[in-house]
Amino acid sequence: MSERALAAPESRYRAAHSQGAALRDRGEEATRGAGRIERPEEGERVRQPDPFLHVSSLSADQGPPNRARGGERRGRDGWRARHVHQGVPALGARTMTLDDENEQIRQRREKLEALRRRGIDPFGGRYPVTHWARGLADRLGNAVDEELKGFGAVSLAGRLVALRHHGKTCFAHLMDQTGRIQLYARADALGDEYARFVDLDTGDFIGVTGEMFRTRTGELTVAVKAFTFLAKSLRPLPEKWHGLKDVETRYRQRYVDLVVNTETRAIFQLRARLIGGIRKFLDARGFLEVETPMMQPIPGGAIARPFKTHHNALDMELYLRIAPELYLKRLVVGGLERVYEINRNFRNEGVSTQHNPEFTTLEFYQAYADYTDLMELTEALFTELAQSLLGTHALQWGEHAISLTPPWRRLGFFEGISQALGMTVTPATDAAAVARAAAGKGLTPHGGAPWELWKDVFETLVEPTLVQPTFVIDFPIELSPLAKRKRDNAALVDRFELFVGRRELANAYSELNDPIDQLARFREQAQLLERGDEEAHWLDEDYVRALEQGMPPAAGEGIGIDRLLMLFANQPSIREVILFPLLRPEGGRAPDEGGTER
RNA sequence: GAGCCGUUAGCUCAGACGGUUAGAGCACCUGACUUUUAAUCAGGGGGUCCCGGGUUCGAGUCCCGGACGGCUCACCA
Repeated sequence: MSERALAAPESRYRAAHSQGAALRDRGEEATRGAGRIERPEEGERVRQPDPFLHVSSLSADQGPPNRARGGERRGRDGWRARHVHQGVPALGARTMTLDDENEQIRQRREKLEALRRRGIDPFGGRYPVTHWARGLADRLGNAVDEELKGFGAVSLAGRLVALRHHGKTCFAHLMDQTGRIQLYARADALGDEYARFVDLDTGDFIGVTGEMFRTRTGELTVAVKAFTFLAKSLRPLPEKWHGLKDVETRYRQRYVDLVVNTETRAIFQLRARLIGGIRKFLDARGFLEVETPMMQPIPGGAIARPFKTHHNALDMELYLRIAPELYLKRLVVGGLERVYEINRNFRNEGVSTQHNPEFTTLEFYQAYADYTDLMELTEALFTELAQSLLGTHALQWGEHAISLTPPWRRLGFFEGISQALGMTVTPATDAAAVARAAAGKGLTPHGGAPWELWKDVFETLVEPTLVQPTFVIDFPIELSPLAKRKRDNAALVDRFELFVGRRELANAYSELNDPIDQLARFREQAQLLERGDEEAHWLDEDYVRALEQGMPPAAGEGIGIDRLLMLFANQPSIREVILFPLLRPEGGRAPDEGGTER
């Protein structure tokens, strides 16, 4: 992640905080305390961003591929088909072997048993928290000693992430969702309990109460007066200095990654703020957020291969949606003139640094608008998000400096091709001539229809040049079965794709609302389907019926949220911005797993 | 799906040409240390070298097969 994104000015986090993109899971007491200056005696909780967001512990690049998959070994026989439903073995009902013995785990188990023998519950319960780490740092970061003395007792809960024994004292760092704070325990202050404190391991959850002071070296610290066991950690945390680097372990055990890698937390905090910012932007413009089916009998709205599933009680085939488009437009027919949905799509295709089988998109529709309106809306959305989240319109994307300041370049699809080939190309240009020119540029056109060649040329010769934000506009109709034809050129449609950093981030068009034209285009696609083109659109009769009911002119757009976040967080891999990216199971395929569905 | 690279202690990493008992730092354990902070000092324990075959007197190292991951390509957003 870039310095910009992580070590951003304070204002960025304050802005996000004021939008309420903070902690929501600590109950209403936490919510009640928002926005007020906390007084310890009021027992309020503070909601503040992680102060360590400013201190990136990972280098900006992920470095060369790492070896050391490092995670615990899992026995291959750890797989079980746990349930059998109607004779079909459940897939992926995996049981990890949790018996891997290593010295540190054994020691921790022994400590746990020792606690139980003393009548102490190692896995505690409710703990009333009065403060969070970041709140104390903000409130008392510059406080003088007298102020600290008068501040009173504080109670915090969290995970111990560092322990430094020092004679009859012990320093520790406690991490909660907002950041970390130092603890100082003394034998003379804790009495018998000091022996329990010394026995704590990094990774354990405890609750502490005590008073604030500042150490000789100036660090704000809680002098522990009492502490409570909240959860014993049986597994050691990764190394404190190098942390957890192994990419595979970071994805598989994201819980560990989140504990030890500040940057990972920052990415997902940014993700939440990004999505929150989008909602705020659209809500302010009268858009209504909706949710449409993820399981669809006819997967439509995009060109992609779907996942197939089955509903038992209804005994029907269903598909995970590849796009919400056709349902959202049904809502436009129903009079919801401005709608949007932020949700998952599923495509049964390759996995790469750019593609995860499930990915999140924003899709929105605006009646009485066309694609030119959406270009302006998109510019406004991106710049507003960048400004509020990152505090700038200037993004660092790998080696490239990208400026989001509008207006963005608009490049006609055929204009791009013409420039790339050094000849004027239009939909009417002789295909053989285009093929020759393409071959002259090192392209080997693999035959087919003219539009396939145009697409090839564009993707190979034009897209790689689109680093700065560029709207590619006016696509050939063959590539856009759901878009409205241009009034002055029936071979083209009112459509744009937004490219930033060579990647397509958005796709939008003026929606086809002529049911007769739509039906004709569906039928063309249906013929492709029959010829074995798995990616052709299916004929959705109800959708045509909806158009027959009358859909106002509208423009719609889809924006890839994961890719947008990659851009904002300067992350080269989509897996870095998805909490749990799809990976093959550890240890390979289950022996009793049936054939895969396609 | 193809190519290249990788997998060694809990974590991060070394391991020349195939040759004693596979190493380091952190983590862990024992001891010392009552304001440390990558605490320090002294001592110690910890390994299915990803899995399975093969070659060899001898394999972490070479060969073959497999698993998983990373990158690139293909498909795609």
